[in-house]
Amino acid sequence: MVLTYLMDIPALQSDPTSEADRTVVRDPLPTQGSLDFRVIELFFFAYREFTGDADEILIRYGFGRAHHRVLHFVNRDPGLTIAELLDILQITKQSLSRVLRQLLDESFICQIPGDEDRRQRRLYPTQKGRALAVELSEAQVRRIESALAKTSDEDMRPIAAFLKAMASDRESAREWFERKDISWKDPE
Amino acid sequence: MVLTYLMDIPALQSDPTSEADRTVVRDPLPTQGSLDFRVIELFFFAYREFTGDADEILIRYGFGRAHHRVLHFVNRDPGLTIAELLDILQITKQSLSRVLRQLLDESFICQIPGDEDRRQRRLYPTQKGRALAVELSEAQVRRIESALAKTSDEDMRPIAAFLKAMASDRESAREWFERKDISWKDPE
DNA sequence: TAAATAGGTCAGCACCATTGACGTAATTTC
DNA sequence: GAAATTACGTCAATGGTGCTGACCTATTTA
Repeated sequence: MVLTYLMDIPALQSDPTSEADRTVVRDPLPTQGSLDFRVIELFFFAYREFTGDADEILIRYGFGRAHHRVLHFVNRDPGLTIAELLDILQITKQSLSRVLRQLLDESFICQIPGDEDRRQRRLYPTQKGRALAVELSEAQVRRIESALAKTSDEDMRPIAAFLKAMASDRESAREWFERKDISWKDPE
Repeated sequence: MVLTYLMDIPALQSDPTSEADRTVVRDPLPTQGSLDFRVIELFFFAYREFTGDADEILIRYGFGRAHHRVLHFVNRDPGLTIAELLDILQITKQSLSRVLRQLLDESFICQIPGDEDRRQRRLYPTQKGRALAVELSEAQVRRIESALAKTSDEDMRPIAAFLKAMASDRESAREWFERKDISWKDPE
């Protein structure tokens, strides 16, 4: 009669899922039922193609998406500090370090101590880093321009407004949009 | 005089980057120069928030994005085969296996042999799997509806057209949109 | 009966992210 | 001027997601 005290402890069962929960569901979630899946799925497939363009190029350099993101923002905002970059990317410094190390070692990026605060290691692209950033962006812009080929300036407004509304929960994103004037307020 | 034959082989240098390539670049890539970065960056920040909503929920279940994607498409198209799922997700069966194994072991999904072809293991959600899929989609739909709150039916057209054009390079995506009627052709 | 197909699995590897702990140099604060 | 804070670097361990390659079973098809 040893160990009978273990018998009724649910945590020791391998799978606590009830019979009801295991019931097979055969009907699909409809495209437009109580939930509308259209934008969810369009967004998923669209973003996959969007990143795929750059991914193909990155492979040739032995890099991944993380390298791309760092290279992108360093080129868009040369002289930014590590802290600013971490804030934009929303990752930890340990995550950044490996990726940044490679970009530094291979001379796509360089570090220059801050003038006022010499603890800072401000990040700048090299010519080589600039060239790669441009190559990557060209690929993405090609897809975007192709997708927007038949879009009027008028129709561009709701598209930008939608993306901006999706993105603007986070202060760091709002601040970036403001500082870099990401808007369609007055095209000409 | 041993090993002098190694001296002029570029591949043996630790860093073949030229001095010119190493030159520091201090000017930022402008938002709207020869390349327009606005959509690129809006898309990046928007997608990060979009996936973040689901990520928070998934952590509570010990799952990641890969689990979400499998669960999503199994719920949207119950009875699909492994091959069909791989085609939609564009991954290898080895990548799928770990993730699918967990969803099966924890009874979020179940497999039923095909009626005509008994080699197939068609995938169906359980009640439990359906509940989680709905929970995840509700979070994403909340953000989307909030972002589209002030958008007219009229303005929805260009948004959908843009996303669809971005996504439709791949046959598997086009086929999905068609079969699941992902469109805004006639709202009412 | 032999070949092709649907799927499963094992092993090993790469990439990208995490937390936690510890170190160094520069700046601020008291 | 000493102490605390800040900016950044790094080491170690872990988890999730993808890959290739190889090999396996069961079933269907030729």
